[in-house]
Formats: sequence, structure tokens, C-alpha cells
Amino acid sequence: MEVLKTPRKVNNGLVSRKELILEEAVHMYRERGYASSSVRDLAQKVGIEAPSIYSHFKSKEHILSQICFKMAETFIKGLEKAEKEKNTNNKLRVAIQEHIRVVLHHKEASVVMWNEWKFLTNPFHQDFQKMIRDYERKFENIIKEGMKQGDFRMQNPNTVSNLILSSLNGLAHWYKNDERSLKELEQEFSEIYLKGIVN
Amino acid sequence: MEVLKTPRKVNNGLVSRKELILEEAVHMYRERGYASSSVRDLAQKVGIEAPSIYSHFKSKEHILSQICFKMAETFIKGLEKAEKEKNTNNKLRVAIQEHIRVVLHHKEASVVMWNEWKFLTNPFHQDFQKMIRDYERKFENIIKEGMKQGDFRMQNPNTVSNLILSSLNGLAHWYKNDERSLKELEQEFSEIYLKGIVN
DNA sequence: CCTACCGATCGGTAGG
DNA sequence: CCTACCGATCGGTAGG
Repeated sequence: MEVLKTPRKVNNGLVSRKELILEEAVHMYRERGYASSSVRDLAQKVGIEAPSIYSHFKSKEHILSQICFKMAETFIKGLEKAEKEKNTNNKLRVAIQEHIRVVLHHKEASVVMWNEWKFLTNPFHQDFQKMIRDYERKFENIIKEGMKQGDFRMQNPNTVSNLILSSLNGLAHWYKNDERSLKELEQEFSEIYLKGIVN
Repeated sequence: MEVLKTPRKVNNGLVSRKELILEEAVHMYRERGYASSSVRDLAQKVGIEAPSIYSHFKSKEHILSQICFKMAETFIKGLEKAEKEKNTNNKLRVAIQEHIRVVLHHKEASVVMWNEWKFLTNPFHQDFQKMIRDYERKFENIIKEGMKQGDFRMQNPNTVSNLILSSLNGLAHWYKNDERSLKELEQEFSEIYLKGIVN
């Protein structure tokens, strides 16, 4: 079983062991889910024994929590960039662009965050929920603002916001990175959201 | 712990014990995920002992598989209804309408199907995958057809199809049933897809 | 549908 | 980072 002991990414000095564990965990939790992934299997993939995991993380849940919070922060940074734009059209455009970028640059971690955060217990659960709800609220506020200013057509802003966010997150499930460039994809999505699909 | 023994739905003769188990399983798997839901806990919710579950289902996996295949069939029936429409505009409209209906009438089961089907092993896994890929392919074909006939603007049909489907499935995560009527929601979604959000 | 029970595996600790 | 080990819980079976 030598093959199984080979880490996905060799520790070349640039990636710490702790980061290596996180990377393997993301890959594993994406494939099998957090609940059915054992600390033993994770350790084996990294090439160490199970108890050694606990010299880097206090518990199994701490591994998941680091993945979730790191991703949430990445999403939030993207949105902050969008909020610096002046008109709402550009705010929404950049918000969508940034969200796509984060999802596609962290495809596995993004799925893990959205699917597995429910397994966090307090205080992680509560803190994470606050962060993600804040993100969704701010995203929705851009839509609301645009409607008030007449940039967007009047519609239920909550519906619009949720529709956009769930379709963006869906990208992680079906998008093949080599199909076309990021720029093209962003253009495609914007076209659909802005002009619809009917001639 | 008497409270825990009370079934969510009393067996009144209209719902068989097997159906009761399935209903509790859907609720449980939606909340905690399939992998971290034990047969023991499920039995307790139904009000029987764990081994009694196995007089209704061959294994834990058979419970999940029945949930998944039932839902897949429901989605497929909706799409077949849509395909009977004559022009592609109506085909897409009905396909979206039916998908929304299925998601909202089976909100928990719909989430369970999409999140947990990956835990199925063969032959379940393969068979289910075939069904769901077929569904997605047929949905995409409506888009392709509409573009060929000039009803829809030329865009990557795969992108359009996946964007729509993931936003529809997202409904199960955020939609509160009492907010507004199904008709209104369908109208809202159609407006966004067809006309976009920009004035 | 129950009681009694099995081997396997789990997250995690002690101690070095 | 390791070996040795713990109590708890898992899916499932035997036999009635």
C-alpha cells in the first residue's frame, strides 16, 4: 500500500505540514464528505500516523473549521473589492466576477464549505453562520441599491440575490477548468443575468 | 426520553411503516447528512428498535437509494410533461415550472438527493448517475433546440442549462414556503431568466 | 418486531 | 511524530 502513503503534494519546504493536512482534508471532504472521512485516512494520505494529526489540530472539527473560515474570508474580501466601485452596475459586475474567481480557484474548498459547514458546532457554527449571512446580506444590498437607483428592474431583491449566488456556487460542481478562459465564463454569466436568454 | 420516541407522523393506517421510515430518513439525512445519521437514531425516531429497520430495508444504503431514485423519477416526469409542449419557449417555461414544483414540494428530499447520492455504491451509484445525467442532457437539449430555432439568443447551452438548474435547486436551501405563492415565484424566476435584471 | 450480540471502526489520549 | 490503547458507536446478524 505504498501508493496510498504518497502525499498528493510533496512537502518541498514551501508548504508546511499543517497546510498539507488542510489540502488533503479539502480533497477528502469534497470527495467523501466530512462526516465519513476519518482522521486515520487523512493521516495516511499525508503520510503520518493518526495521532500526529492532533499535534497540528485540536480536533477533527478544527480542521473543518479552518477550511470553512478561510474560504468565507476569501469570499468576503472579493465582495469588499466590489463595494469600492462607484455605480451599482459595476458593483454587481465585480461582485459576480470575484465570486466566480474564488469558486473556480478553490473549487473543492468551496464545495466543502457550502456542504459541510453545518457540521460545525458552537462557537464555530454560530460565528461562521454570521459571516456567511453577512456576505449574502451585502450581496443583496447591491441589488437593492441598484433597484432604488433605477439601474436594475424592480424585482424581489432577495430572489435575485439568491438566484445569482446559487448559480455561481453551482459552478464548482460542473465547470471544467480547461473548457474556456475565466474571462469568457464571466462574460457568459453576465450576459445571461443582464439580458436573459430569450431573443 | 419519551419525547424522542414520538414519530414525526403518527402511523394512522394511511402511511405504511416503511413510508414512515423513509419520511424520517429524509428529514434526518437533510439535517445531519446520510453518513452521520445512524440506523439506531432513525429507528428511535420511528419508535422501533434498530434491527427492526432491516425487516423493511436490506441495508442502510437501500434507504438512501429509495429516496434518491424516487426523487429522480419525480424530476423526470416533470421534464416529460415539458417535452410535450410544441414550441421551445413553452418547453423551457414548463420545464422550469415543473422543476420548481418538485423542489418545493419535496424540499428536504430534493436536498438529500443532490447532496447524498454520491454515497451510493454500485449498482445504485451508476444507475442513479445515468438517470440524473439523462435529465440534465434533456434539459440542455431544450435550450439547444431553442437556439437553433432562433427563440433563444446564441450562448453556450451547457452554461445556460447548468446555471438555470443550479439556481432552481438552490431554492430548496433558502425559499420559505409561506413567503408568496408558487405562481408568483415561477413568474419571478422566468422574468430574471428571460429579461435579465438590468433596466 | 424484539433481545442479545458481533467485529470493525471511530475520535481522541497517555506517555514518550 | 510515534506506539499502545480507550470507550463509544457503527451497520448488521442470529434466532425467535
